[in-house]
Amino acid sequence: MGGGRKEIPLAVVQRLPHYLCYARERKKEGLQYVFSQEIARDLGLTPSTVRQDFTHLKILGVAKRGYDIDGLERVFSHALDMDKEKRVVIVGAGNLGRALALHGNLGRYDFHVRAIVDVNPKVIGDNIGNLTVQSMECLVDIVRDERIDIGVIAVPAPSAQEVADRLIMAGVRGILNLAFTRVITPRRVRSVDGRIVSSLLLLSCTMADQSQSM
Amino acid sequence: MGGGRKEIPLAVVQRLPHYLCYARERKKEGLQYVFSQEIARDLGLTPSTVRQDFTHLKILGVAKRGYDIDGLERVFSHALDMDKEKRVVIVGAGNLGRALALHGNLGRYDFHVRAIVDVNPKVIGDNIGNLTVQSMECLVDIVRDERIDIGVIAVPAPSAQEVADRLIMAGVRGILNLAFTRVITPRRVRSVDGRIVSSLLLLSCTMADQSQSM
DNA sequence: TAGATTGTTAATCGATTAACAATC
DNA sequence: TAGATTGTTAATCGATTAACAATC
Repeated sequence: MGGGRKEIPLAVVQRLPHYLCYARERKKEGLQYVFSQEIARDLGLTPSTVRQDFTHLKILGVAKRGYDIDGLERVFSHALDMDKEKRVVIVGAGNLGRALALHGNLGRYDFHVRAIVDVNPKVIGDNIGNLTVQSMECLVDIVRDERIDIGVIAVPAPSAQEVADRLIMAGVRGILNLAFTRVITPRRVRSVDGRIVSSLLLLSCTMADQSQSM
Repeated sequence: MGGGRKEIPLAVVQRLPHYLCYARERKKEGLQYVFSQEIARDLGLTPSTVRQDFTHLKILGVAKRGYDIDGLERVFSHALDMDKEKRVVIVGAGNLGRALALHGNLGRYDFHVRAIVDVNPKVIGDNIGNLTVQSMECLVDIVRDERIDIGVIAVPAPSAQEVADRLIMAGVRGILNLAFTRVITPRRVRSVDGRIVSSLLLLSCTMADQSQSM
């Protein structure tokens, strides 16, 4: 008696953000239907994979017409739990925290940044968009009062674990760690690393592979 | 007659940055040896996977003593091509670009940020660390003269593809796209997305899974 | 020595791809 | 209708885990 959506394979879930983003792009172009073949080409998959994925998501298309883009967007959003609004606090009002608060486009994906905090007295009180930087001391109250779900770590690496511990204590359910280090969380608090350095390393390493095969 | 390192499975390569980071952490603690079991516990893997990965990397340990941490660091660095210095240009001198240039710790992984450019005349001439923001017009010259390998896109989503095109024209071999959208590159130019929104979506989605199973 | 850990082979698992009948 | 595309089943592929002899 599973929860229904639970059975979607991990590999499919990981492709969901790309599918969603793609559906929105094509929709903006005014398109109404897409073929699995087009999706595959544009996202670097095979048509088989796309159709197989859609089967898991119970998405139905029409032969020779393809898949309804509005429908796709709806299913992807739902599968990604975007129906529920997610409340976010950003820890760290440096460049990274500001970038995310101002240009992160988080609203487009139903993430609501409710507060931004920092330890540095010099930046407390700064206005960032329509938020005011608050003291780190307020974190517990903020998480409780604003019913925060997710904490984003946007502080230098050495403080990352301490921030994570405080977020966990404060009661968040998930952590996005943008610091360039690993943080340890208890099992009940999910944590995802957005480590830019990892991406760069993988990039440079596959670039090397490429030059080898030429 | 393969290039030697080429045969490492993708799954292993993707774990390399984590292994490397972990080795450095333990080294800083003054540790000299680790067991596959410890690594597995701390990185969320099984000891089997760790030992299997090490076999691919031709890493040898000693029964009952474990793996030499200095040796590990050396192998991981080498496998990630960190021997070669990688030259980077950052496009976009907004908060995100600044954050990366100032606090990205890229030097620790042999990435050298040689230049940062922007279209906005207001920020051209700004000093960021020991770099001065240059005009976007200079991109081609910079890539050629500084022998840039990698371009980092740190501009708002709507300009991302245009920036990618200019980087490709200028001759970079790899692109790290930090904009919140997808960019299209020809096959010869590798591209990796650092999309924070994707991470957030996956995080919130697995959080939901968690609450279901409680 | 006894017990623990490695390195590697074999078994399992899951994800991708191929193939094809059903459908438009 | 003929040709193209879907939905799904079966085959392939690759990655993870289990198991165990060799080693310390």
